[in-house]
Amino acid sequence: MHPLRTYIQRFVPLTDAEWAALETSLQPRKLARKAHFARIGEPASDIALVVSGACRLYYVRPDGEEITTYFFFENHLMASYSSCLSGQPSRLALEPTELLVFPYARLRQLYDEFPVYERFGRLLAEYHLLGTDERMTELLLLSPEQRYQTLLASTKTKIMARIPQRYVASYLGITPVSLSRIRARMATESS
Amino acid sequence: MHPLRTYIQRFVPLTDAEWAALETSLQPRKLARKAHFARIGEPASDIALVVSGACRLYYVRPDGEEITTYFFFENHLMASYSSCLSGQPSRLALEPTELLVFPYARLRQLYDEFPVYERFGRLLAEYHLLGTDERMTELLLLSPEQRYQTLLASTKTKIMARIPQRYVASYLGITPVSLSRIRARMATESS
DNA sequence: CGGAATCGTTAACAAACGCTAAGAAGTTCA
DNA sequence: TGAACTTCTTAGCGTTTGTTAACGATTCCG
Repeated sequence: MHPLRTYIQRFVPLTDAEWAALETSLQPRKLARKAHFARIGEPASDIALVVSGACRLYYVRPDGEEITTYFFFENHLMASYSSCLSGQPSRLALEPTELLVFPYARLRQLYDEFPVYERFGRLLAEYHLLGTDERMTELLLLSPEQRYQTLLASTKTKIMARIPQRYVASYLGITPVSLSRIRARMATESS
Repeated sequence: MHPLRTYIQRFVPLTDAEWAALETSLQPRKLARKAHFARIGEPASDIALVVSGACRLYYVRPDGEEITTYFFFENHLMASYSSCLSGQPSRLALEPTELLVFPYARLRQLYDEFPVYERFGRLLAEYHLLGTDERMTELLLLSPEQRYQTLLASTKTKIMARIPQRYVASYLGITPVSLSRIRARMATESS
C-alpha cells in the first residue's frame, strides 16, 4: 500500500478512484541536509508526506534567532496551516529527506469533489488541533524542566534523539544553554 | 437572524432546512457568576454559543493553582475539542452568562447528514487550529512582556478589560504578581 | 447597608533563565 | 584523512520570574 494512502486511511476509507484522484498530483522530491522546502517569508502552499528523514518548521526572531516550533518525521504529513494561509513560517530539511509533495490547492479541490476528502480534512484539522492544544497547554501549565521530562516520557523520545538538542530546546520554549543546565541538574539529582 | 445561524454562516451558507436540523437541538441555559458549565474531570460533551456574558476554560494544577487557557465571549462558540474527546478541562462562568447549548454528538450526526455541516466542521477546526497555533507560537517566540503588549494591541483588548487580571496572567503563562510588575514597569518606562 | 471575599499592587528573597563567551567533543565533507 | 564546522557543556553576570506575605481598594451578597 502507498504510504500516503495508508496515512489517509487511518482517518477515512478510500476507494481506488478516490485515491487515484490524489495520487496523480504527487511529485517526488529530495532535499539535501539543510535545503529548504519553502523559502522564509514566502507562503508555503504545498503539503508533503515525509517518506524518509526529518524536517523542522521554524521562525526567525528579529534578533536572528531561529525558533523551531514543529518537527516532521517519516510517514507524517508536513504542512503548516498558518503558512498555507498567511505564509510566514519556513521549513528546512534536517536530515537528507525524501518527500512526496502535492499542492494544498489540489486538496481543496478534492474537498469539493469527494465528500470523503472533506471529512478527511476535518479529521486532519481536528487531529492537529488536539496536538497543538496539548502543546499550548503544556507551555502554560508546566515548567521548562517538567516539559523536558514530559518529552522524555513520551513516544517521541526515540525520534527526538536524532535531533540536535538546540532545536529541541526552542521546541520546549527555552534556550540551548538552559536545556543543557536542566539535563545536568537532572543527572545530578537522580544519582 | 438567529445568532448561532449568523455564526455558522460566517463559514458556510445554510438553507432553512439545514438550519432547522440544528435549531431543534438547542437548549437555552443560564449560569450564575461562578457556576460551572462542565464539572472538573468530567468529559464536556456539549457545545454552547455564548449569548451574553463570558466564560473561561481552566485547568487545575496539582498544587491547586488554576490556569486559564481560553476565554469565551458573546457570539462565540464555547467548546473544547480536547474535552469532547478526552474530557479533562473544565469550564466556568465568569460573569452571569446566557448560553445556547447542544450536544457535540448532535453535531457529529449533522456531519453525516449534511455535507455543509461537514464542511463547517472542517472550517471550524481549521479556524481554531490557526488560533491555537498562533497562541503556541507566541509562547515560544515572545517574552511575557511582549505577549502582554501583543494582547494589548490586539482586538481582544476591550473584552479582556472585563476580566480579572489574575486570569489574564495565566492566559499569558505568567503569575498575577509578575503581570502586575510588568504593568508597573511599562507605566514607568513610558512616562 | 456592612461584613466577607476578591482583587491588584508592592516588597523581599531565592531560584531559574537569558546572554555572552570559551573550550571540548563530535560531525561533515572535500 | 584532515580541516572546517557544528554541537554540547560549563561558567559568570545581570535580569526576570516565582513564591510568600502584607496592605488597601473594590466588589459581592446576605
